[in-house]
Amino acid sequence: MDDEKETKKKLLECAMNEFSEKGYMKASLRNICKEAGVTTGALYFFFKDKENLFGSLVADTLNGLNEIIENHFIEEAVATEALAGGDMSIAALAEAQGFEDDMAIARSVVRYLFEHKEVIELLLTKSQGSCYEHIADAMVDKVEEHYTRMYIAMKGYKSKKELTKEDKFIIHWMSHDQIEIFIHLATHCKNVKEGEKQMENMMAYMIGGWYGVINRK
Amino acid sequence: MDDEKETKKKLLECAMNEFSEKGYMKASLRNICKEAGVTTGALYFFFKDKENLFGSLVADTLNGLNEIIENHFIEEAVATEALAGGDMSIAALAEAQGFEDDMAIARSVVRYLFEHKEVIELLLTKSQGSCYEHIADAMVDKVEEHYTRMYIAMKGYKSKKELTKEDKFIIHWMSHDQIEIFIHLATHCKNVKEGEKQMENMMAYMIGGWYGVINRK
Amino acid sequence: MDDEKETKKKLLECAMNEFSEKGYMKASLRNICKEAGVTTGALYFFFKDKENLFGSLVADTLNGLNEIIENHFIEEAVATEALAGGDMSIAALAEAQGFEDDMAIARSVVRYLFEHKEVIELLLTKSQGSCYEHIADAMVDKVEEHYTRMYIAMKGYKSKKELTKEDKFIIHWMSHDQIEIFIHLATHCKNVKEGEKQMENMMAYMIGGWYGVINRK
Amino acid sequence: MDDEKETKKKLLECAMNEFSEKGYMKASLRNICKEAGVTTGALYFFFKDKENLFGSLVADTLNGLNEIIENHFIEEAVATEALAGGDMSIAALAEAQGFEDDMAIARSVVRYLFEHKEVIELLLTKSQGSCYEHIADAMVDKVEEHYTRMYIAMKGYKSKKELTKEDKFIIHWMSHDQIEIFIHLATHCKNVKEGEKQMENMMAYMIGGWYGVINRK
DNA sequence: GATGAATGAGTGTTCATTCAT
DNA sequence: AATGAATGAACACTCATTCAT
Repeated sequence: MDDEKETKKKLLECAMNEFSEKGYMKASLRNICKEAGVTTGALYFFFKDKENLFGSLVADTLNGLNEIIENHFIEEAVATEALAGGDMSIAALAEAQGFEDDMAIARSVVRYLFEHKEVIELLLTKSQGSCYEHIADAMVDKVEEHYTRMYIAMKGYKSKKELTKEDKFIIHWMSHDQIEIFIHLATHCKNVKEGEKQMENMMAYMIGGWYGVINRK
Repeated sequence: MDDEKETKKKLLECAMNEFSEKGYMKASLRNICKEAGVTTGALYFFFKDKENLFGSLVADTLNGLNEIIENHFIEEAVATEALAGGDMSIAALAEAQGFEDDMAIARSVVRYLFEHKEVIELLLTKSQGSCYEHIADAMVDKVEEHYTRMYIAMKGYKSKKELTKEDKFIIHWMSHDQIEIFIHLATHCKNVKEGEKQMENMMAYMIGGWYGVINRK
Repeated sequence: MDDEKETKKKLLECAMNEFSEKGYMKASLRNICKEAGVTTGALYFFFKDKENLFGSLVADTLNGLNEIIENHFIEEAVATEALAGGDMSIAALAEAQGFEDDMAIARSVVRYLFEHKEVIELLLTKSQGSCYEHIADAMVDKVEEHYTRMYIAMKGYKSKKELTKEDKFIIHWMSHDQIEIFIHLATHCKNVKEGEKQMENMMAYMIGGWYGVINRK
Repeated sequence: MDDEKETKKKLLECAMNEFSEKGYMKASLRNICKEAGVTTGALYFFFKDKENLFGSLVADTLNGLNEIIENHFIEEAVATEALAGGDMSIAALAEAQGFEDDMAIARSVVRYLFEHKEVIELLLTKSQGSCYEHIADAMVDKVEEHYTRMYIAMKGYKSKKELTKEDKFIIHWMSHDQIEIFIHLATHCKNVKEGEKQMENMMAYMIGGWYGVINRK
């Protein structure tokens, strides 16, 4: 399982470099092979095509990420079920939400991001032109489901049906922004430690934003 | 006399379509010309090269946008100079900040976005590979200057020197997010009216976020 | 006659620069027009095509040069009729040949070259691709006629028929080299004065060469 | 096993024809491929670009030529070290210089030229626009070093410092002319035998020229 | 006299991909 | 498991030239 062939390994390594440098579209298979010291035929023995090569680089990490995101936000959703929104101060809200617990979870997400930093960056910022170019959107969708439940809970709605068009719009935005936060951390912090520290401010921003929205008259 | 020649017009029109469909990199000049019913030579009579063709599509709008952004955020900065951050409720803060006035300005930005919706989308989501690919970052930088001043005022700092690494990081994020808000509005709302309405929630989110950050202990 | 139209003048001037910089083939009419501040149509009003434009630049000078060369070498031929080759020292030969007179004529050629230096260089070193690319060969042919007579005289032949294949070959070479001398002077000396001075050594070389050939056993 | 693949061979062959016919600049890669019966991609499999294709045609021959020229002129320089110039007759000089020995060497140069006649012609008369366009000049420079030493010896100078501007000019010319002699032989004789025969007259011319210069008062 | 517009064929070069061996 | 060879379509771009106005 871990005895991946030498050549395949080298190819993946060089593909990583090429895609990271130039992005999916501008990356040249010819170049990857040259760098790896093999011919294009070898590449096509291991990988179906350009897309598949890119996929081989990111698939595992992407799956892991999807799992984590789902788990994270399921837990968060559950945790916040409790707090129907009132007019509390941010400090109070943070407490009510079990901020400390939540942070622990978010930290585990961030930790994952940095464990796979290179691939995550590839996936989120260098995939334009591949079938992964809208992957962030897919993640947004996943987050959105859970945020919808959370939003309903905080608004004190009885059912999904009470959601207005405006509710849905802002939920989508906040889901989108949650993903943007992760992307931003992964691309702007140089290691986990920094990532975790900066994340705290980012989460404060996000939570503040949520209550800004929830408490709007 | 008609200001722009038939052919040039047609060329710009077809270029708009091609770039919007495929993005800058994948767009084919050959294709644009074929669609416009002229030879490539004709295109090169009107435009220096691919970049210049793209530029002709977006330059005016971009300039206008830059102006508006600068004006918008200068005014906002001035408006908020007054309110050194305390521990107020969001409602109180919104009032203190002159939320209503600010909205008026933001609305004018949004109105501009929708007046040039097509081009704005082109510029912000289809320019990869052209010299405009980092245009959003450039706009972030502009916003960041003003947000830095605003942050200092709200934090009650005496000078820029008091800004920690974490302060700078979150300021950059919030600047980035402001631009994201505009992009999101331009790409997710179908007209000005909807844009202006959704913007109000987005601004509530943003202001909430700011105070979430400012009031963190 | 001298009131050549402004535009035509400007065009010729810019063509001169372009051809001199890039040579005939790489020169771009588009570029010439741009530099002259007119459109290609204007160029085609004055000149039939690229070749004709180049021709307009060099025709007069070329005619003058042809005249001079003919005259020069007719006179030289006549002057040397007298000296059937013996086994004299170079000094003696120079005298016998009326070296001083000859120099005077050659000087007038060189003077002409430098009066039209720019065009001469254009013609002799930048015309590849045009119909003038073998112009030097044409000049060689002219010189060759006269050198043939001179050679016959010096060898003491009774008629052209005595010329062997080897005689003809070396005559052709020496004619070729005479032209090369002029090209070399025109391209390596910065003004008439230097040209005339260096020419003296060159002629000594040439005359020495002739006698090297003539006196070979 | 056959050392060079069919296609590559064919490509080189057709390239040879195209370059010889039209010169480097006007030669069309498309045409070469069409003639060879392959697609442009095939050409680019074997050759990096147009220049490299041309280079593949001439590189070996050029290296060989450079070697020969260096060897030839080193030997010649050594051979003439002995004869500080007096006022001898050409016949005497030729003897003193060991004319016969020298001829043997020159003959070997000429033999090389004819062994690679086609390529030599390509290199010296069809390379304009490629990186080889000034190759003759480079060869002149090499010859010039040796001729400078020879000139100093014949003039009886003690050091390089005694060389005047005029000395340098004529040395450069004579170096240039030596190369011209080779070009002329390669382009005007149809085989080695003729080349070697004509070369003898050419060398007589050259040596005569040298003494014409050296013995000038 | 000159413009502005347009042609159409051409350039060298790059690409992902295929396949017999 | 991998090579070496080749395809064929595409690319952005440049050129000399033409012609109605």
